[in-house]
Amino acid sequence: MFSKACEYAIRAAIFIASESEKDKRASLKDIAREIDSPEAFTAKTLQKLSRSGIITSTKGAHGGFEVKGDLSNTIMISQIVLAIDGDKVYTRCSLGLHNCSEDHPCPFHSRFKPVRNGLQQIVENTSLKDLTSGLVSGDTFLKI
Amino acid sequence: MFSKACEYAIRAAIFIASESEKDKRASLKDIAREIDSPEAFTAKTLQKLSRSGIITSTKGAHGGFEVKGDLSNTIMISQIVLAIDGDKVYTRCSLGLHNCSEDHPCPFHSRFKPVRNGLQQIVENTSLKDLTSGLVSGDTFLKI
DNA sequence: TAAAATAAAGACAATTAGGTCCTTAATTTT
DNA sequence: AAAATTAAGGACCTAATTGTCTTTATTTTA
Ligand code: FES
Ligand code: FES
Repeated sequence: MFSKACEYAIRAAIFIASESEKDKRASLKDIAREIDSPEAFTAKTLQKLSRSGIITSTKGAHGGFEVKGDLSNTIMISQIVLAIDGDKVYTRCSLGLHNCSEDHPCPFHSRFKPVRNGLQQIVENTSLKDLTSGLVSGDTFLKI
Repeated sequence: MFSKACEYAIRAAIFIASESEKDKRASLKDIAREIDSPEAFTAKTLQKLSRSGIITSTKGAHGGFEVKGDLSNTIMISQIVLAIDGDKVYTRCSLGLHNCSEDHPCPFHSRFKPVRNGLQQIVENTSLKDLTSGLVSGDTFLKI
């Protein structure tokens, strides 16, 4: 579904946002520990999130990553997915035809499309904040 | 979503079933041409389908692959997916936690699960015959 | 019986995804 | 100013997936 990089990106963003609520920056080391991900690999995907303006990075002692201001209310999970995996999740043909279209559909198209649209709806309508609150309240988890 | 191997498997099965309706066996060469897939690689996945009892293979002149009797009515797409990709599509955690469960859910779980269940429903409730009819009537396509 | 046609099987190669390491740059603390 | 701390960047490595090739086994046709 999502690539490993994208899974790490979403989990990392949630952790970073939860720290930002406490006005703390999250260091790469902390992030990798809290989401149980490979540090160097996670660093790469965080750079992409940073370049996409989803998170902000600061070098030096007490530096790290943060989600600025109330951005986590307006950042949608779809933006993270788009930054890391692109839009192929919503556009690819389920059976691998070169492109998914109404006028040259594969046999699965009509059945598959609603499911894919459902996925698109949830990622587009769920904000980073929405996912962060469950973590803060202890109802959801980022590792194991 | 599905692996390449699984995409080829579903497309191949649909073509084979459509030929079987005309009481013709489909040769590997024909299959690869009609679904536009790499011949040798497709052969591997057809062997798996054969070992899973979804299709039947016959060697020698006028041999090839077929879907026996009215099996295409009872074979569900889920069986093909299961034979090639296993059950991870329906069981994996969307954010990569070791396992998806209600009592240790990731932040995306509650939103993601309905979508995943939707996918599971369609593959479990769609028979090979269901997908073959659209091809036969010319409404759906297996390549390009 | 010999030849042709077909799938099965296994070794191998190429590509992509996932992951690591090392050096550099920027910032803060001492 | 020097040292420590942090992210950025690039080269590299590893594993999994995808794809190819060659040989063997089985069946039918001539
Ligand atoms: S054409 Fe295959 S999913 Fe749309
Ligand atoms: S725990 Fe992540 S999808 Fe269920």
